[in-house]
Amino acid sequence: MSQEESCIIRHFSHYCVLTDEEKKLLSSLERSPTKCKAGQTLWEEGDEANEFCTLRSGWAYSYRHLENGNRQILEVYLPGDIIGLREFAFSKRMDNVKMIEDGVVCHFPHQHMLDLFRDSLKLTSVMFAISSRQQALLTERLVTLARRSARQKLAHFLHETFLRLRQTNADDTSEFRLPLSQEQLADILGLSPVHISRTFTSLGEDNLIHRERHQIVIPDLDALACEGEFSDCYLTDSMRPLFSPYNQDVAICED
Amino acid sequence: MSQEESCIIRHFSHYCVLTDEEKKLLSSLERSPTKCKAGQTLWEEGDEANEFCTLRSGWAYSYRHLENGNRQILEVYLPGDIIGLREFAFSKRMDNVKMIEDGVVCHFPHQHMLDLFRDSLKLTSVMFAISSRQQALLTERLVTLARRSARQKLAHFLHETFLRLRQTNADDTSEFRLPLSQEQLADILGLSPVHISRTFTSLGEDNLIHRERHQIVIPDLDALACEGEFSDCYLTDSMRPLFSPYNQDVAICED
DNA sequence: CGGCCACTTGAGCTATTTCAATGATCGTGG
DNA sequence: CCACGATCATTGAAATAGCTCAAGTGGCCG
Repeated sequence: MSQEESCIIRHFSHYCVLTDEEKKLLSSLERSPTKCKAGQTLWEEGDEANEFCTLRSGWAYSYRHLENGNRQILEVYLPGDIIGLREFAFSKRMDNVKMIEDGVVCHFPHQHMLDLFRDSLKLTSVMFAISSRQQALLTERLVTLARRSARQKLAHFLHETFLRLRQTNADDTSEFRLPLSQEQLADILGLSPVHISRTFTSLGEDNLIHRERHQIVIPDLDALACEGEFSDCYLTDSMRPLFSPYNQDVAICED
Repeated sequence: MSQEESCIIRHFSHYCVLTDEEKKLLSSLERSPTKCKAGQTLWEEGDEANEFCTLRSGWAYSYRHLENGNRQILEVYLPGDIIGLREFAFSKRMDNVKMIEDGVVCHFPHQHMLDLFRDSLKLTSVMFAISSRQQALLTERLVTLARRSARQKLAHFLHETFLRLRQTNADDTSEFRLPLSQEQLADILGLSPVHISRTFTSLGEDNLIHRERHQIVIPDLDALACEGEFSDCYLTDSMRPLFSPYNQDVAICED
């Protein structure tokens, strides 16, 4: 399997330099790629939880239904992400996962994770790091949901998504495609769809973002960061060598 | 070290039966207990992150400052909890942690976690499970913050806290001490302090909770669950054996 | 006893929601 | 290629949950 093809290896490479051995271990997580259609459900609340998915292409999201008919989107998954990490410790799925657009996912059973734990201290740590990072994303959004205005929420989310995309895609434009409907954005940010619309025009009037269908242009990234009180430390800045000198054999590069 | 004394062992025992060997490994995480005063800061945003803490007694919380002067509390830690798991993968602290009341914490360096990974597949998995559970708590609160009314937020939080306390304390009353000011509750639930007050009286009028200073009585747990749309699956229900048959040597009991 | 702090209560204000109607865009099938 | 229906986005007007400000109450500690 070429490195080009494997999102998961690219994802892990963000955290450390991988040996061929490790790449081989990892690529076993990406067997059996499956095509998924937009809107397709990967699993639902209450389903048996016994595997993870890696998202090779397309976007996906996890969400929860509330009794009043509302819906809350918990996480937006981009290519390279691992889906279902949260439920490693649980027997049942705690939320629903759906594809946003057509894409490809690879399933791997929880058992493989244990093999990983057994076979590679380094990959164990990276897995833990990835889980931590997902948690950091959640935490950041929690703060946003609790305490920020609609403008800030939207600005923050767009900024974050832009950076996440750039981290794996490495193209250097200020433009990206956002395949989310305003209803979906509303369900991410805890707002009503109509208010998303109003907020978009409001941000547009202040030249903070431009939007043409699902194409987003960010004229001034810093200005947007300021509006959304965005600080990227939870995305970038912060990864670090997990191993002390006496563990050189498994040292993680800093790059 | 007697088992009575070690919150962390009691905490881990929730997930599996531990051998003496494992208990010994774990108790190395609880060396050097330190007394902390109410209001004391354990660490601040930006500090070097190179250790975890286990909370042996007292409550603590992590929080974030916003630019507008607001504050958002992210997690409330109860005795037995591990503090700082999120930053395992990061070099800097991403939030502040403070004691709510007098208590005792034990520090252990990140390096010890790696030792744990190396020495025990079982404890590695349990650690992962604990991290997952913390994430589940965050997720649940995220939903609550995004989509529920003030009454639901408060009802949900009280219910959750009650259950968490009962899980480690195992006393079977419907009463508990809540050492949080209304300002702190406001910062947890993304509300204003005055509205916390109003919401308390509102819930009281409907006989959903009674409150005398910091003492909370829940007359009807089911009614409260209903009000807060609370489902305990993310707290209890759901832990499960992590290991397949061919890993019997490290099998986790179901109990 | 006095002062301080946390809580309560009231009144007006604001951001966001809801409801409803209109307009744009997309995919589909003729 | 066009017409149609369906979905998605916009706009306006009225309703509301929760906020802010401000004043009052009560308990607790020195």
